[in-house]
Order: sequence, then C-alpha cells, then structure tokens
Amino acid sequence: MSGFKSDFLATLSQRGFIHQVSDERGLDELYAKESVPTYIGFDPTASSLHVGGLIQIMLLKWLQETGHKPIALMGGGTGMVGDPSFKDEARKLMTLDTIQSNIDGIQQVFSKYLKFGGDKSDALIVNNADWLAPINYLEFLRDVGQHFSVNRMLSFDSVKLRLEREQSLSFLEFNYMILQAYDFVELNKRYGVRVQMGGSDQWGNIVNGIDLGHRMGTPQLYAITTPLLTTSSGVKMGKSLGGAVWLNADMLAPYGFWQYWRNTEDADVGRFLKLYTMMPLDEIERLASLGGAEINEAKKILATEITAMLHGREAALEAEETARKTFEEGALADNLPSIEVSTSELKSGLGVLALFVQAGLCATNSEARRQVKGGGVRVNDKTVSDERATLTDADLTDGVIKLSLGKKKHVLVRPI
RNA sequence: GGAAGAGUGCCCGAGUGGUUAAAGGGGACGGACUGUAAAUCCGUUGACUCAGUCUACGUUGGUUCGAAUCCAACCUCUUCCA
Repeated sequence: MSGFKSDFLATLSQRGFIHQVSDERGLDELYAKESVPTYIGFDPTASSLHVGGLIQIMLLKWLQETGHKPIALMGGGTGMVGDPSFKDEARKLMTLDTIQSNIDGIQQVFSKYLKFGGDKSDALIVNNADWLAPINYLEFLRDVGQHFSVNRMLSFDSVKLRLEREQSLSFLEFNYMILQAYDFVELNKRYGVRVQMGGSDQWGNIVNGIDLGHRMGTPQLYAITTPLLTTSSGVKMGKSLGGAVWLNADMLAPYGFWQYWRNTEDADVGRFLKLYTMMPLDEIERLASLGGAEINEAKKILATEITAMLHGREAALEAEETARKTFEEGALADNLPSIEVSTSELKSGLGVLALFVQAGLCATNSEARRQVKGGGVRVNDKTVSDERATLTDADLTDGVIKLSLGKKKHVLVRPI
C-alpha cells in the first residue's frame, strides 16, 4: 500500500490520512507527473469549522506542500439543499443570509493554513453558488439529470439509514448528490480539477461525480477519502468540556483549543501527531512511544503544535503557559477565560450560583445548585458547600476571583 | 383523494385514567482512583426566590375530582391503495 511514487500520496499514506482511494495506481502517477488541482467541499452549516474539519484542512495543506493546487469549495449552493448522507433526519433549511454569514466565518480559517495568490500551487476558494444558482431547471435535468439512475442512488449506504428508519428523504435532499456530482465536473471544466477529497461519508457523493464526469466527457477523475476519526474509546472527535471545538478564535479561545488537544487519550497521541501536525515521522515515533505519565509531555507538544498552526505560535505558547500555571503549579494564571463584573455589584455581594451561570460554567441556577451538592464547585480553589454563599470584594485574590467547575474548567471574575 | 399506523425528556425507548417530572439504556456533567489519559466504581441529569410552586409527553380544544394515557379537530411523518 505504501509504494507510492508521488510525494503527496506517500505522505498521506504514511500519516494515516487515507481511507479509500479510487484507482490508486493511476492517481499516484498523476500526482507524480504534474501539479494537480484538487478540491474539498465544505458545507456552511455553522459559522466556523470545528476539529472534525481540521483533517480536511491538513489534507489541503499537504497538497500544497507537495506542489499541487488546493481548492476549498464553499457549499453556498449545496448548502441551500443540505447533505442527507448518513443523517437520520432532515436538517432545517438555512436562510440565504445564514449561509452567507457561515461562509464568511468558515473562510477565515483557510488563510492560516494555505498560501493564496496567483501561482500554480496557490490555493483558491470558490463558491458553488456561482454556478448552481443560475441553473435552468429543464436544461439541467436534460444535461445532467439524465445520467443518474434513481435505482442506483437509492442503493447507496449514505441514504440507506434514512430509508431503513422509514424517515422521509425529500426530493430536495435527494438532489444533493446530483449537485455535488455536478460540482466536481464543473470544477474540472473551470480549473482542471481532477481529484476530490473528503471524509469517508462522502465516498458515495464523490464517486457519483466521477461517474458523471465519465458520461459528460471529463478526463478520468479520482477520489480520496479520510477515515472517520474517533478517539480510541470510540467517541467522535470534536466535543470538549461541554462545547464543540471550533476553529475560529471568536468561538473558542486558543486556550480552550489547546486544552482539547492536551486531553487527548494516550492511545491517540501518535495518530494525532501524524494527522494534525507536520512534525517528522521519526520524532513522532519517539513521542508516541513514551510510557506512563511521560506521555503527557508528548500531549503538550501535540497541543502546542496544533494550536500554533491555527492561532499562531505566540497564542499557543501562552495557552501552554496558562495551563502549566493552573494545573502544574496550582497558581493563578492570568489568561484563563474571564468575565467582568461591576465593582459596586461585587461590593454588595453576588450569589455563587448566579455567578457560575454568568461565567458560563453552568447553564442554569438549578444546575449550579446540583453541582454544589455534588461537590464540583470551587471558588478560589476551595469547595463551596453552601449554595447560598455570596461572594464579595473580600474574596478577591490578586484582583480576581477564580471560579472552578470540576477539575478542568476555570473562569476568572474581574471587577471593573 | 382513501385506508392503516406513528409523534414521549439531549437521543433511543417504556408507559394506555391517579403514588408519573414520567421505567430502562445511551450521552452529558460532577465525585473517587490516576497522569489535566483510558478503564472502573459512585452520584446527578425540566425550571424557579427549592419549604413549595410552575412548566412538560406533536398542536388546539373537550370529557373527568384527576389525562402522556379517553374524545374531537388540526399539523407532521410512515406504509398500502387510487
């Protein structure tokens, strides 16, 4: 499997990115021979990508690194339809405004990883609304629709779940795969794209595009998919300490992002270093083989390297330092997440419960109350046992009050 | 258009007149053990000014002392028929 000639596929294969490839040999030759425009589609379902999408970004990064042209496709058009693949029910339709603002949010992240410009291997961001929106329905049916067999589409695993659960699959959603297939062909015409990459759940959609290409006379197209990433204990990537792990800094601060990686399971360290950092493989080998508590050092490197790529080295080191202070020294670290409270309010006393809610550590007063009962609430590192306790400026330590929920979640209260 | 069935808490899923804020499981959160890991064990898991009150079983009405449970209409979905 690893006898790849092209730098790109060899790298992907060594680092564990590959789940399936269509026509390995042919694709390998293509990548070895010339610079190949390759694309990945991103659905604008939220205003930021989360860690789940990071692997796709790394794919584009390596692509560029090995001399090929990465194209990030924003699903401005397909987002109006919604991908039914492996979903057990239909998503709510998004408004055009939402889609556009999501695209604006998602796009930001690419400049952190890719080089844009006019060169051959410079990255490109395109939006499929550009060609999908103006489509004439009848023409499209005749030109494209005639090439699709409904019988075959119904046989795809990606829609089986839906059908088996006897949930409705609307005609609208059913069209998603046709549109995505058409994207592939269109991108070939516009930019000479030959390869589409994506998560393993996209295999069916991608192959549809390849087939459509055959029928519409494109050169041979190819597919590469990445494995569905779960942690070693089988949990899907992307949840941490209560929230999704967003890539945009305004949705998850670098410290929170760093923490997510710091808490990686032992068994995942090597795998994640290969996938999410660009460190040389022998170094990764060494780090991953650390045993016992020593592996924590590897986790820190993992966290810092990944955070540095996304948020910059400085922010990553700052996050590392903040974590070191709070967890290893038990000291007060300045850069923990914080909330502000007016000095006068603090003087007159604020209830712990309300404060924890305000800090976002608990969703409701009731939850805060439960946490107090369960012994999970601490103020300035002292467990709170009285749910009616109030905090005043007398509780300020070094000018702040430290609220903690559990062992890992800390928020500072700053008077202003 | 006709017929049959379904709609329960974050998710799955019990529950067919009262002791049901609703069994069970999953997930999530907290605690213990550790290494800010995993596994394991324990606890919590509608809201509130928690003594008590309020809001909840597709929606709106109705029957009843009392409804997630019965009735009516409506909405959505599924299957079969036209």
